[in-house]
Amino acid sequence: MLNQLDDLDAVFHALADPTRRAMVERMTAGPTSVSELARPFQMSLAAVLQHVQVLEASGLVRTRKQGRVRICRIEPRALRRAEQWIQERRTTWEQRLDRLGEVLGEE
Amino acid sequence: MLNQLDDLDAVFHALADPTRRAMVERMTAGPTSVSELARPFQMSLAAVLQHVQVLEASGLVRTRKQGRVRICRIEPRALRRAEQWIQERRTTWEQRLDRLGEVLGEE
DNA sequence: ACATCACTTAAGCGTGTGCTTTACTAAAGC
DNA sequence: GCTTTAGTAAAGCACACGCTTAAGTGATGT
Repeated sequence: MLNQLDDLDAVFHALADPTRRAMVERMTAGPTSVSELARPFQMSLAAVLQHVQVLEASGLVRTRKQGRVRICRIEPRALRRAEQWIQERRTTWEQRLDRLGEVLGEE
Repeated sequence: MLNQLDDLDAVFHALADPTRRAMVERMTAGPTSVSELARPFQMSLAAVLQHVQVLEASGLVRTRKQGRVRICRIEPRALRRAEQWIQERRTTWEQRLDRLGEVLGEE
């Protein structure tokens, strides 16, 4: 099991690239082969594979080989961890603002 | 006003660094000066400032100068946009799995 | 058997990132 | 007025990133 905190580096880094986000988006429609992922882009298949490897290393995506095709699918738990990190910080901040508003309202 | 879609690049990139996430975390406790943000780290103040600039360029943080002190605070809307992008992809995938489960259950 | 398809690996290349040090500016304190 | 404080700007440096091309490998189709 990977370290959940350090892993956020890799997850957010993977999501910081528009090509990789588009790939994740494509995978939400269902498991996808590498060449299917490559279809919308101009870049070489080798480059696409490198993006897939970044996604897989981050835990956002899992792949398995079926014959000569590699099937890629989303791993929602990694998405959830990133989502939760953001959500916790945002809500902490917003609750702080609410308390501040109450204090100011009392005066 | 910045482009909200392209901006996700900058937001996720900003969050991909553990130093910057720690800074965001510190700011959830309230507005924070640059030198206060720097306190937990070994690195130079110049390096800390560069991190603050990355956060500000992403829209995650807003700063203003009060005298010789720069006060940094979280901008929750940028956090929310990143959170929503992840959430939408995750739930789309999970709903797809649910529908798949129903189809399999019918057989 | 042979060709084709779907990756895969390795090397290389230009650019970006995360620091550093040095030198500077301007507000605050005495 | 002089010093300290808090930040800022600029240059440089090692390494990581996002690509490319070229040369494989192994499964599939005929």
